[in-house]
Amino acid sequence: MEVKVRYAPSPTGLQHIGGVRTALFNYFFAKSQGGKFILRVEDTDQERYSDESLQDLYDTLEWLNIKWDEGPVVGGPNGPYIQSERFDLYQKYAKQLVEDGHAYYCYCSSERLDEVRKQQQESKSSYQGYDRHCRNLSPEEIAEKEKEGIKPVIRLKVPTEGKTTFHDVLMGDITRKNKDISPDPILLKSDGFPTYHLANVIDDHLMGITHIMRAQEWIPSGPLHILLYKAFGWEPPVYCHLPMVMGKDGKKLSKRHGSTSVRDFREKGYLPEALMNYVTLVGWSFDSEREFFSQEELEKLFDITKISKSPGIFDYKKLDWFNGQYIRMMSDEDLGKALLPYLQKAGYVDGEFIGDKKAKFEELVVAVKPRLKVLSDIVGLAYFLFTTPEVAPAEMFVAKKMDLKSSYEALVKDYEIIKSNLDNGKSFEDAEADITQMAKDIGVKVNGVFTPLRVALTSTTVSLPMSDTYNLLGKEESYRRIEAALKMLEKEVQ
RNA sequence: GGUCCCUUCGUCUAACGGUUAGGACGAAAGAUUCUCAGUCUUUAAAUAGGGGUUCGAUUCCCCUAGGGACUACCA
Repeated sequence: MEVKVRYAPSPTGLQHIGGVRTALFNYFFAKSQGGKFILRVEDTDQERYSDESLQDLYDTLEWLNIKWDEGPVVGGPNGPYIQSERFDLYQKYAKQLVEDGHAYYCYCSSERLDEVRKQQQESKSSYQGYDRHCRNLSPEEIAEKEKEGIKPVIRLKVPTEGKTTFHDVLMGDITRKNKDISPDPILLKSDGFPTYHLANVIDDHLMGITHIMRAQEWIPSGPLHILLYKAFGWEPPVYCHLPMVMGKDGKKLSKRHGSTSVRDFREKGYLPEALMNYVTLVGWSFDSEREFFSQEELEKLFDITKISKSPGIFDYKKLDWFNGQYIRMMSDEDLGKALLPYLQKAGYVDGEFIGDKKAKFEELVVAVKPRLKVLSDIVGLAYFLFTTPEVAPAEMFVAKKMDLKSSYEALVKDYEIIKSNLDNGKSFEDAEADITQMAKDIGVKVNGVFTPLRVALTSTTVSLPMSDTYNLLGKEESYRRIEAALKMLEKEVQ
């Protein structure tokens, strides 16, 4: 039988790392089995739905290069794939459940429900949940409620005796006493939309889903879904509950841990390949050695039995490392293309680099490549080049074991050496060698004579190597900055 | 509170009864070096605790402890 899995997010927010991890596992499992990956939009929550979220879902999957075999936009034999477009279907099945005696109409107001809940909490009752008030309403009572114009919900009649078991590929059998299952959960809301429980069971069945891979937070409602399959007389699919993705404190990953939306990561300059590779490794591993995988490899190698059971903490630092590795694997040309939008956004450039500027940009890319963790790091690294920073405060020119006076004198000598080398047709690299020698001659650490130069040229204490900096800036601008620094320091020294 | 799930270095994980418990990130140290990176080398770092089963337990079973999830007309 062909494997068919689905990713079924609800468009109520930006795509989250945890959600995307679920999508990836489903996708890789389907591909590795020669099966199909279906996308289904669960937009049954009218309150929280947003168009932006739906668009973000599409953008995210496109960015990650995850294509669905059936779903919105592409269509398929079991459509529509957007639940709000399947509205009538849920009505039909919910009513059938009522007719068959597996479900019932409930007319309780949300005020009454709130009150019941409040009392249960205050009395610390061991029983939590709906009190099944409407479970055994007489036809007369129902008729009366209908006359009052109350829009009912439909609730599932959960058995109060016995127990329900479902099998999970990773966890084994999970059993729950029926009395512990959520008491008569709502299947169809009063606005006529289904809840997750109803919609997912109907759609998974109708769409021929063979394996459900979803986060472990769904485990408690597993038995409930089995009850639903039984009520419909359908065969449940295979379950595989995925370990959750947590933040550093061991709690469900959320915004207070840092970025959680894929869009955030994308904007900061994480590469889709790196994010995909790392995210796949949270809760899954191939063997004891290998951890770099391309998408194509994962599509072949992914093995559902190697998914771990315990939750994994999302390690931002390891993601950074992966991203740096992937950046270093890029060609200079591709990296340049990827970097350009960040320079544009920073207002450093408008349009493309052409002619001389293109050559300079290529130099910049090469210099910056080993230093980038995320693409947006280019902004800080190239600041000195695309803006004219103010001359730095005097203290910044002073390296360890140096003082203001000796730093000033060092810069004077630096400048003399640079000028004399360049005037004699030598390169800046030659000048660097002479500066190094000069430091030795005067018995100062090499760092002590380069720091004033660095700060003069970049106004920062951390920068690209001096030869790159000089070459990028050009002779004229470099001289101008050195002279400006000298002028300022001269005053300070007096 | 109730129910269910989980438990190997700080983190992600490997070892499907027999290993000096392996790798990676991070950390620390060193080398390279004009700063920062990068690269290379090295070091520290774990089987939650207690009982069993077994010739032998990280691995199987039980208990305890800790953590997490769920407990909505949200998914």
